[in-house]
Amino acid sequence: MPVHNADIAGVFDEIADLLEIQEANPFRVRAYRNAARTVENLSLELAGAVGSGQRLPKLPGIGADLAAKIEEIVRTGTCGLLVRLRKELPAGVTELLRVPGLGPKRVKALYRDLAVKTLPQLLRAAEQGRVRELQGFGPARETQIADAVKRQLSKARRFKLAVATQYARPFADYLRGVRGVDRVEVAGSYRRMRDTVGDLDILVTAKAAEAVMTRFAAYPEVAETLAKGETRASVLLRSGLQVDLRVVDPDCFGAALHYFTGSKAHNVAVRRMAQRKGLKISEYGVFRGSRRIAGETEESVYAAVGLPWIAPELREDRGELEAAARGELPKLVELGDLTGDLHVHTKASDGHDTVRDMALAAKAHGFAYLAITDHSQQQRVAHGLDATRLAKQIGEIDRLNGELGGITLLKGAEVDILDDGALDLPDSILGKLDVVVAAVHSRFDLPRARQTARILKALDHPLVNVLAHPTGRLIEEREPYDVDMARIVRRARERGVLLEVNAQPSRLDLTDVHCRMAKDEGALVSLDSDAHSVHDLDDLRFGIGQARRGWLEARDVANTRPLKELRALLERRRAGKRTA
DNA sequence: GCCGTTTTCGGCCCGACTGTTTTCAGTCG
Repeated sequence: MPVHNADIAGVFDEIADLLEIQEANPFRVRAYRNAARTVENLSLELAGAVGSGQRLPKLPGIGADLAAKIEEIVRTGTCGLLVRLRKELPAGVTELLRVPGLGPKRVKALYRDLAVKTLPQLLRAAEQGRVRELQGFGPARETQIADAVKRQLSKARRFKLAVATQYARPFADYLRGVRGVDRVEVAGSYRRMRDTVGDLDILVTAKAAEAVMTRFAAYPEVAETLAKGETRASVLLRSGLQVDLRVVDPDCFGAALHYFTGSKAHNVAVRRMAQRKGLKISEYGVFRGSRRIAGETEESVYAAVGLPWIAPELREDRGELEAAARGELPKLVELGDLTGDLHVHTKASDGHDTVRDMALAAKAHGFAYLAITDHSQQQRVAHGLDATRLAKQIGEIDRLNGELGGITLLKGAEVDILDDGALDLPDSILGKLDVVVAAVHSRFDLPRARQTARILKALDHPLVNVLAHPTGRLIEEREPYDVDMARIVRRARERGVLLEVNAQPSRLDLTDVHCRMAKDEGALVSLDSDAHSVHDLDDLRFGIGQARRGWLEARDVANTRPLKELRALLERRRAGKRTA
């Protein structure tokens, strides 16, 4: 049973939860939480490093003790401290901490005085009116807890970025229309382009805060007002999405935007830097003593601690502060850098539009080329193409290329990687294509060794140019298949195969962490829409978000190059030469 | 439990909001 970084992070998080309920030293708790975030965000697979007998690299917030615990978790799957803590506290009690409004103190009281250990037990106790009797609780809290538990038991907690966008834009526009409102920015994980968003954080500058708060709560989609103060408010939309509003002075807009954008880990690290310089940073600005020295813009906040402005997508405390201090921040790839798209579908398989329509849409996007990559024959439900139909499409593309101006169509296919790693179409037809995109669409359940070997074999096939959606995850729907990404990334680099950043909102695969892994390894990526209609080309911005979160620059993304250079790259692969 | 241009001990980010507290603790972001 392989131990992933996420598993290690999970053990540390659970230890932190249990220690918290035991009211251990809060800084010790924080140490475990920090370590969990560090491990989770790491592009290096720790299990691999430990397994091969390497010494763990020095990681921030992980000293001798936690390093030893990581090795223990990799070897045994768990850790002695966790086992002991689980004996001291009832299993599952940590899930109570996930209920908004419940922290360690209240959870401890619930479990000690009411023997409440699970969410259903908590709901029952609240409905029976037993919770209000406890010290520090009351009728209002009891109702709030019951509602929160019901939500917790029924609702998914995070929204895909693309879904959150559909709520964020109209709400922000509504607020812009409120009298007296000047600036409106959606901050938080939305601004950082995280693949999922837990809630929306909206920041507003306005003359009369009071009026804004009232109009905010009156937004037609609001189901419930969770909190409402003078400058802060929270509402729950009917969709279940929570939206937080903060009204600030223009003078401290930059400080507030920085604070509200997060991530929390990034903010904490920046404040710590400020503290060392004798400064204090809050959402109201940067202060020396009681004097505000910066805060009108984000640039001024960073400048106060001696740093250049850092793009929101990088603000995860994954080394961006150190890079900024060294003047080595990446020049992140932008949507406008893309010169084309190497993965789209048409009516021939499961797309909605014709080859011609897709070509015109790509041209309208300013692209110089577009690869048509319909599914291969194994994908029956998607009307995948066999060699005969694909040959016919090749002819169609040749004709269109003679006819259309300003855009070049590349002949391609998204070929299934079969169970044994072979491809779903014969080389005789694949050899006639400009670009072969290979993908796993079946047998997601293979054990790690076989799944990895299957994909490595496909990477070794000399005609394969791109590995599509390399982990196969569907956000909030399907876990990634169990593969050794470190080996796949390395092999892709050795073979000159591009790793895809699939921009479909449900995929975003490679993830940000894997983008970083690819960059560190020197593997090139291809940032593709996987469009099934002309509208889906707009999804590329979400892929760009992941790429930027993974520190990718234009030079790390193959399809930022002029067509001529890209063609050379694709053909060099097929000539069997390794890329640098 | 980590960490070091106030260092090997003594710190560890900061402020708003809620409910129950009768002056503030707990929680959240």
